Amino acid sequence: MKSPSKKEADSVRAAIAFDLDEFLPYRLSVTTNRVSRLFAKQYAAQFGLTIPEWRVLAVVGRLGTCSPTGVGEWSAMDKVKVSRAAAALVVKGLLRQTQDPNDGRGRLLRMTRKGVTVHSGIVPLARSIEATLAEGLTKTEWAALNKALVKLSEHVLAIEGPDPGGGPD
Amino acid sequence: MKSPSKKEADSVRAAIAFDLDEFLPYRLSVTTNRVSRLFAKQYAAQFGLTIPEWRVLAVVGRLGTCSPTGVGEWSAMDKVKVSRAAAALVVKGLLRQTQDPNDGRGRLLRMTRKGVTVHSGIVPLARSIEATLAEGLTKTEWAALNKALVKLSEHVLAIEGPDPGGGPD
DNA sequence: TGGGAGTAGTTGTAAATGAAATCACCGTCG
DNA sequence: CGACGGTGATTTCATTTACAACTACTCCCA
Repeated sequence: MKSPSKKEADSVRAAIAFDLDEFLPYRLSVTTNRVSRLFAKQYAAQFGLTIPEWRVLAVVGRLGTCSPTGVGEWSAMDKVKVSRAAAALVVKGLLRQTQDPNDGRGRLLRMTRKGVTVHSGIVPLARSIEATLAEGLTKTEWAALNKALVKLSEHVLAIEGPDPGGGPD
Repeated sequence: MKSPSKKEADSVRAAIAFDLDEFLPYRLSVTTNRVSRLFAKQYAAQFGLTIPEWRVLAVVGRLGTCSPTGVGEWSAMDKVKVSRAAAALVVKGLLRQTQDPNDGRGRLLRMTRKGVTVHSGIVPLARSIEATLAEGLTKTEWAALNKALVKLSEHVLAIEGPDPGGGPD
């Protein structure tokens, strides 16, 4: 994140000098994009999954059986994205979707045996990439980053009102 | 970022218990999305600008005159996004695009008077939203967050190789 | 001097996204 | 009962985005 160019630096205006580089939302965005790309590449290469798909699988793996809405709440994805990712996972044979016997509108998502296999294969991959990331920071920095992200995220939520859930991947 | 639902928690499997909630890339993504949404909403409401547009304007405002490529380097956007955002800003009358006299392929971007006005109006807005964000964290946490993001971002870059530049807005 | 390799920027196209509309169903109040 | 507001999930559609050609030009070396 250094000054990218040779002779451009000297045309800088002292004026209202706004430096994108020191602007938190920008930096957050750049970092997230890089990290997401790293994971997306690995998930796609090794398991043929997109990030939304992996997230849905992770939640269902975590909860055992749950509704698309439940997945959305746990994964901070909007229901459209959950619906599509779940459909894709069903096509891939990793998830089974059934009627909720207690509510005719509801669906229930469960992993198939194949889903369990893939899930238990991808969890170590996720952890291992995360570990690689963690190597770039000290333990203290890592912990601080996590804590700050949670606080910030909740603060924004408080300012803005509940979020629609979506977002890029 | 708490357990969202009542009776789902008890169906948790001890098994491979992977908790998305404690997974850094996920948290990074959620936080970034919330923050981006907050800014996008304000920029759109008050100035009719998208985030890529605002970024291009910020860089040109910072550098005075520069090439689309230069903007891309400073703003971490790919050239397509820069090209389109610049075109939109030209249409809106905030930027003027000319031929680079020294290179027939190159273009030069400069702000119009109107561009300067908008830029100097939007910078305080950006800073003020950032200040609102900062209220959610202590000064120390804020600084740690910034530092960790830069380190992490550069670490990923080192692992992955140079990035294509794009990303969500 | 002319041709191939490379760079700047734009455009075309296919996929991903999100908002709003839609469908199917629940629960309740009249 | 049976109509009405509300909720779960999917679908549709306009927009955004990324990837890949493409155009136009420069640079370098035979």
